[in-house]
Amino acid sequence: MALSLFNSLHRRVEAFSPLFPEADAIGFYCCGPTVYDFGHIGNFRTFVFADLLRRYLEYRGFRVNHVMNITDVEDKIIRQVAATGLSLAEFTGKYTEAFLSDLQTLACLRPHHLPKATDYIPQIIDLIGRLEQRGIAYRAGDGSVYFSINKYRACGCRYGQLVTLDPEAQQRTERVSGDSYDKDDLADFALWKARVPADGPVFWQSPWGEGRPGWHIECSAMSMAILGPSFDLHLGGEDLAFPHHEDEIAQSEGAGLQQAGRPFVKHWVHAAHLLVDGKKMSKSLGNFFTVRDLLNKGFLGREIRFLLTSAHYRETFNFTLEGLEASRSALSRLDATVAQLTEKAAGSVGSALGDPATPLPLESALIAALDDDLNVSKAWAVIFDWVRETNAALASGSLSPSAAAERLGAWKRVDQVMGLGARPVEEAPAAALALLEKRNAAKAARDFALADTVRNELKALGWTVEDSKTGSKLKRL
RNA sequence: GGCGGGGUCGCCAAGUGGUAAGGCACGGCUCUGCAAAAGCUGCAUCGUCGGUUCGAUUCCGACCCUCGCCUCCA
Repeated sequence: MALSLFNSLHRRVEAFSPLFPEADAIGFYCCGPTVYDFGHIGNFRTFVFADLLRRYLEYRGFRVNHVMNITDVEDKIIRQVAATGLSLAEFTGKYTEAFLSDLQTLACLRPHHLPKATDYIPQIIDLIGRLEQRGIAYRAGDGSVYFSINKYRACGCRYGQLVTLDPEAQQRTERVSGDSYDKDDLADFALWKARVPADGPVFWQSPWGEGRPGWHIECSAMSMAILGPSFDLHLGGEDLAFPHHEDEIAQSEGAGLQQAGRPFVKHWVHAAHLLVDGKKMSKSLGNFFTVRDLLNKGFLGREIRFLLTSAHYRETFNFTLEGLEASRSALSRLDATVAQLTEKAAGSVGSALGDPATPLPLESALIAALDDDLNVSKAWAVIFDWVRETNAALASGSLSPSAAAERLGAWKRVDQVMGLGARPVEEAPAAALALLEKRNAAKAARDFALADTVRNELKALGWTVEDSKTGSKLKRL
């Protein structure tokens, strides 16, 4: 068995194998955010998915070189810079920090590289220069540089690897015609945008005059600069497949830096969109949530992560607050099992490796699920089967401390992939502890009316009581 | 108009040519002073209509509904 993934390039599930088996790490690139605002959870679905895939690859023994770009120069950013009077770096720095913080909230491992477009201007200029040398890029009257799809095709390259394109049949939307100024062909796209007054202080010198890079070229330049001209995996949201990724292929392969027969990217993987209440998230509908919006509602990052990873990455997923509540309930059940296991395992002696004669099916089942195009729904089913089975063993008292430790170890390895982590511990305040004492005393005196009253008081404080043979415990609601 | 996803229990969501995982919610039982937690247990014939097949939710066709993309939105 090996990991298989849907490859957008061939529109089918394929076994994953490294492009360069002898290399010490897999080249892994995921298109990152444009830092003009806080990211919403739709954006983060893609990043959490990328994180899950990275974690799983690592779990399966691959070393991963994870790159995520930060687009810190772009139309919306320039408009905001002009409006706020901040410098480009100040403005984008704020949202970059917010993004990284949100990523951490969602328990995403930090990518090994987080290149900013503005730090790669020389590489971008070199790449455009190379395309110009090869006759694929051309200067327009306004000083901008465009990519010629026709010239690219004339070189024997294929434009339209990720999507089926029928240019004749394409509806000419306003967006298209409105963008048709100095281009030779409507489909050509900008590599370098000549400076215009509205750009203000945001511009760089180049062989073509002052200006700034186009969007697509950033990713080509940064990914190849860090990972080389050919690498293994490139991820992104499904909306990026066209034109962004298609253009990335064109630029990168058009520059001809790859070894003969090597593609720019071996596996393209796209994550489907998130809907909110059945509709695409949009600012006009007001139906989007940022990570901090949800945090303010009292949810935890791990609950959001759980929900975001509950559906297969290639299916559109409908996000609702009710769904997030349900995730919270499911997670607390899992937490309770892990907590019990931890308690039980504390009694185990020494290495606590357990009995190897009783191999645990949890990990092998998880691998079978995730190897199958990252079937995360199936993975959760496996995990919850394990929860029920473990609870039953725990309830029957048949689990020895070492067996508990063994199970706990398996769970911890599984969680290296799922990334839920432990529930943050919250110490009960003195007031709640006092009430607990009061209730214990009432119970001992068989004054159940008082005991129940105190229990309600605790509930009002946000704590619930669970009685068991070994005593009463407080649990956060 | 072109292209591509979807329609599976109240909600979310896997899956398979031989009568359908898991989660949330809900009902019953056990445990409990009562609860909670946990366990046990109950709860769907897979959008509609045809076709292929011994047999289809799974394959084919038509239709209905829905979501997305079509040049700088993850």
